[in-house]
Amino acid sequence: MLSWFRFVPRKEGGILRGGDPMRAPYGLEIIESCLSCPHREDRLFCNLPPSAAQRLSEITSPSSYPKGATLFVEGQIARGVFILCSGRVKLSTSSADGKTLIVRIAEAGEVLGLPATVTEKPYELTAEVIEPTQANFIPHQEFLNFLREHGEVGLRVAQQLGETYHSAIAEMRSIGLSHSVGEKLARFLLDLSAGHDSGNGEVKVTLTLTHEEIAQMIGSSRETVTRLFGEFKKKQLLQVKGSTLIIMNKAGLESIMHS
Amino acid sequence: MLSWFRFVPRKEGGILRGGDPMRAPYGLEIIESCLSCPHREDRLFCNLPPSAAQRLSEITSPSSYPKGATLFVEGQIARGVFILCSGRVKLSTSSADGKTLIVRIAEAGEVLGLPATVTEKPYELTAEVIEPTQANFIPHQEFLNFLREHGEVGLRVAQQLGETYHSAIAEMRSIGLSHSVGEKLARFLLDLSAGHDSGNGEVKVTLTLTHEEIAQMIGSSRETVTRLFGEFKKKQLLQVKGSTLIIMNKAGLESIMHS
DNA sequence: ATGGAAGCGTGACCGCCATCACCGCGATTG
DNA sequence: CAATCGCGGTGATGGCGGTCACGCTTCCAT
Repeated sequence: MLSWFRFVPRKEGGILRGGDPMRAPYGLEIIESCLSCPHREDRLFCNLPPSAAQRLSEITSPSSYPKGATLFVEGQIARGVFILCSGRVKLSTSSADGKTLIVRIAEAGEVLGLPATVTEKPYELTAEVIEPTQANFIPHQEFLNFLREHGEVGLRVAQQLGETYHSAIAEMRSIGLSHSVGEKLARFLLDLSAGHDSGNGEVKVTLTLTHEEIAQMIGSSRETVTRLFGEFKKKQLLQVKGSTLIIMNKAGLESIMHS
Repeated sequence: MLSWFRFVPRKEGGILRGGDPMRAPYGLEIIESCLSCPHREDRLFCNLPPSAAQRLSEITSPSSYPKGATLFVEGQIARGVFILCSGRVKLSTSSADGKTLIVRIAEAGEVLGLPATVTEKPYELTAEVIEPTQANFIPHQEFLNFLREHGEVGLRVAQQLGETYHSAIAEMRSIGLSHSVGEKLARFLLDLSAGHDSGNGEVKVTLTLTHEEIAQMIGSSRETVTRLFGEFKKKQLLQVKGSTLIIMNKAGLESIMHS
């Protein structure tokens, strides 16, 4: 284990809208370089012409962030983009009374802060590290200049944004169009297991989120999530061992999902 | 009044997911040109270098659409982008059981179908004309080629997408973080009146949506919207004369909005 | 060891609002 | 003109789920 720089975690239940500059992780910008970054060939900047790749490497600075660190805060003026090399980051927004909505969990290879940076507006979400993370940072102004100099990258950025939009709409559909919380939870679990499908009836996934966080993802309350998990277990739809979730009856969950 | 081409309206309550090609408005592509398009200087393509502007004019084709026409349908393979010159278009998504969620109402100057076109994926929303509309259409392939040839436009497209994303997040916040429908309705009305603020206490707006459509925008039911309007009237917060809405007590609505 | 915090499990309550059902009104259409 | 349809208004009902309250584990940190 590395001896991480000790970082003050985000205040629990606190309201962080309006861009509290004290929370900005300036002090963390460079702790340790991630030279062995495994996602050098991320979706956004792979196969660039040499000149562009050269310029890009000049303006990116690698950093590492411990669990609990915040990359940026909702409402804060966009400082730049973060390209995730490893780890996972929670992207959320919260209301004045402390309620939180988790929009999505970003994983390695994704680019964070892109919409706010290209539009030169405040970040619309808060990014909090939930697993030790390494990321490449590109400051706002340098990034825009880079895009202006290398027009051919603009299309890729647009495509990335289009996909982000796509998933946002999917999230909206799930929250806005379902009749019950059970439906949303079933959809969440199936989304989670998509891809991990091992072919036979059972699907195994590791569930790294707390009930509270799941509630915030589907727009519900912690207690209801707990109760629904119990209900699903009783119906033999799934099984939980520690942090491992086993979906035993995928079809059953799907039928719940379709009201 | 022009004698519009008669168009079969979208079937009420019907399920249109998966891209029913029968509904695609192919037959409407060119009805009448909008040479006097007042929004030639739209946000996305204004002040282009002459060569780009020239190329752009070669690949755009103006069309007119009557009320009820659909520009594109959710799930349909992206055919291209539509630049709205005049009129208003309802952007919605709907679930398998007929429930509909209106994501936003697009107005003149906006570009529709951009995310799906740049990512070469299906449209994520359905676009239905609610006011006679003139739009410039650019086919998918031509648009992508144009972006490749003229890299400097890519950044603008990215910015446009960033803003679209921004408003999608705002919509999600409203739907996912509020406690009551009253809260959402108050927010909707205040958003509507933003900008139309005449300085003194009262704000006047024309409300062109039915209660049903408002319900679909805030994720609620028609009856509750009706009841809430009644409640707001009784509390002297607003007043409705025909299709004109007068907000009499903006502060009151704001206090409802904040729970 | 031991206090405390974080996370899960449950019971009781009750208010919001979706849903169904029906009615009246105005506009459109044959 | 009658018939139809879209839209708004209203009552009754019932269940979902948010909220409060409390107890129980597990896991650190002192």
